Amino acid sequence: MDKAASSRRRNAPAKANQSSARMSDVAKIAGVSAMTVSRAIHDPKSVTLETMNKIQQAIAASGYVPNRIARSLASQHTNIVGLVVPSLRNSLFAETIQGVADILGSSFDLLIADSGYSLKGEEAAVLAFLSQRVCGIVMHNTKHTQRSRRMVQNAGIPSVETGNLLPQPIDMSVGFSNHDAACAMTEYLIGKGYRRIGFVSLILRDNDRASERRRGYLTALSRHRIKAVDARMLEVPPGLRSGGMALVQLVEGPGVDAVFLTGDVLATGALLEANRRGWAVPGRVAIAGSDDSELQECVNPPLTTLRFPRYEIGRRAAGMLLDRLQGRSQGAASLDLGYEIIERGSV
Amino acid sequence: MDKAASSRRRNAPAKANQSSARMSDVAKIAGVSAMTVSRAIHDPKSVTLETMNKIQQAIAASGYVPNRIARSLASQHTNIVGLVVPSLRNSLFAETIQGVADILGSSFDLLIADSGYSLKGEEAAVLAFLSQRVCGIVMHNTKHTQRSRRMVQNAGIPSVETGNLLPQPIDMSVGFSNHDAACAMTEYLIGKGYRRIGFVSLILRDNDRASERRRGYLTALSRHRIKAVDARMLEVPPGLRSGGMALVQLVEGPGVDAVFLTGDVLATGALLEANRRGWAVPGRVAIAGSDDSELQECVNPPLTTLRFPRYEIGRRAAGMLLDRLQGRSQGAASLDLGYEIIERGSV
DNA sequence: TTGAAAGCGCTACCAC
DNA sequence: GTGGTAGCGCTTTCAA
Repeated sequence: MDKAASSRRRNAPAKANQSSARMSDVAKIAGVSAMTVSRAIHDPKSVTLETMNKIQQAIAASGYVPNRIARSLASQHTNIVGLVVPSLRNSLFAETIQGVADILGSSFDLLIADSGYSLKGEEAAVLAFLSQRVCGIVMHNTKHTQRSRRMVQNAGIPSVETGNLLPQPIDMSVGFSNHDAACAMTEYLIGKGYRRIGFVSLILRDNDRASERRRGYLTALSRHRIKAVDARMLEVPPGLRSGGMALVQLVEGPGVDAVFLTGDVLATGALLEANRRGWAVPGRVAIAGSDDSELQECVNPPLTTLRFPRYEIGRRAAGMLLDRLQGRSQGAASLDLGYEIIERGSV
Repeated sequence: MDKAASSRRRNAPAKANQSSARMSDVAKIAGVSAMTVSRAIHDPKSVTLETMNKIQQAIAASGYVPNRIARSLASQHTNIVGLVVPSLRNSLFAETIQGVADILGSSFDLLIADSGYSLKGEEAAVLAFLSQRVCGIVMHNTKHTQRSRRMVQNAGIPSVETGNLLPQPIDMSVGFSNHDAACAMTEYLIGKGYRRIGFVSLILRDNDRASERRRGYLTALSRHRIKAVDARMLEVPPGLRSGGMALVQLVEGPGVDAVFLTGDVLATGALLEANRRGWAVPGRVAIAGSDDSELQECVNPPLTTLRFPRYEIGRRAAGMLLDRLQGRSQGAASLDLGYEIIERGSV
């Protein structure tokens, strides 16, 4: 065992915690000062080749792992980005998470928390992030508690809200208009001749995305002088089966000729249920979904859906954050990445 | 603006970064020492009610957000757990991630990195985590570079490997035997009378899970004196379509009476492709999958699959970590959470 | 190119 | 129950 790693730690705890060598240990081995080691690590060309070699050997010999905690405290900034999502197991958010992670790469670490779809949960995550002194924050939500907003603003760090685009972001935002997208899809259905159009979404409470989509649906109806019928609008829990049940309820209850199911895999569940019952799609009922994925394309008939650039949203969000952190941009910015209607066979 | 928050910061940067008050600011406002503020925050009952009230007011007045960086440096431990997964957008790993997050709750923060399915990627993540001085590590993988293993061992922190159970974990492990599960499913197919059984998995290279499953398939065949046929074993990329193509290749090529597709949504893709072609399942071909989810249950016919307790694995992994961190347990431990064969209509 | 000194904001430790 | 002192391991700043 190398002596540099063993002859230290003023108050070595009883447990056999072989915590790593410190920078000063490396310096001692290399015969230089700690400052020089620091420079060698963070600005290699500020050090002679010879010094560099000695230091690299010393690092290898001692198994030194730089201590970012100390670095952060001394330099007064971290390389940690905080990300809050409503849920970690939802594949839609997962796309965005991956987008963020891919852009942050190896130069930033990613602290992730889920809000459990609650504003209070988001607030708790934000507080934890600020406590860790993250250098930037991404929130997959544009609705927040007042305290969350205030904390993020006062923290003096860049933030990006993703998802439903709102007029007054805290700082930067990337996303699309759920209202416009849902309105467009509803008008698409109307254009195809459907008039008795059902609308299914997740529970609206605390869910700005679902609320906005319902609003878009209503906008489209009203534009075309179609009366909104309460019985044709459902709020349901997430899940395939849930979508299937909603479809059956709308078809066998109020009677609809088309259903637009937004959120999660509701539409896919509806289509699979129609398959199971032998209902012609379209014919007995047309089905439109949102949140396109490979699955929507592989079912029979393939689903007509809205597509949102979720992965790209993550990438752009992280990109905007980095631009600010690295001084390539300043000030607020809002980016609308839009939506697409993917026309397939279910309408 | 409160003066405590404005009359400080020796070298205030030019940019309008309103970084937060320090503990000593709070102490000054409350008329106590910094130590007392520290105690009030972390051990409320060690302080009189009166002192507590003054401090809470001071915190509110100054907008103080505790600095965990400083706390970590001084106390020599963090409340950050590191988690490496092969991918963030894969819903299977997402289950485990959510399980970990749910157990860590609000007392620990979660640093997440994806390895991009590469051992070198995992190594980079591990190094970053150790640099952040995480207090524990969870790795969704049981195959590592030698350097990864060594670093984790030397870090002197608890670690949990999840997924494919191996005889020599670094520290603790939770998961199941991919070999046994795949072997059991193959024997199940054999028991149903199938003899020309195809096997489809993701690319084996660097993927211990896929390799182990292939090995399990071969074990089952050999136990029943069935000759393994290379042409019946496929390695394919992930994805629904990929599964569909594999099915077609095996049915129209070497000719099989059953196919066992392991990994991701391969089996679902195969079933949907069979639907599209009007192939009877079973009949023309039986299909067995792995990684059960609601989707497998909603397709037609519902898929017979292996089920792994992925969410529970995350919970138990985090639980074991916490038990160690909070002194409720010591030493290595390995937990086999097993698998289930879910019998449905596709075999 | 290198080094010495002085903190970063907090907690461990000991005294009161 | 409370406070003073001395660091935690690094970087900033300035001097050599």
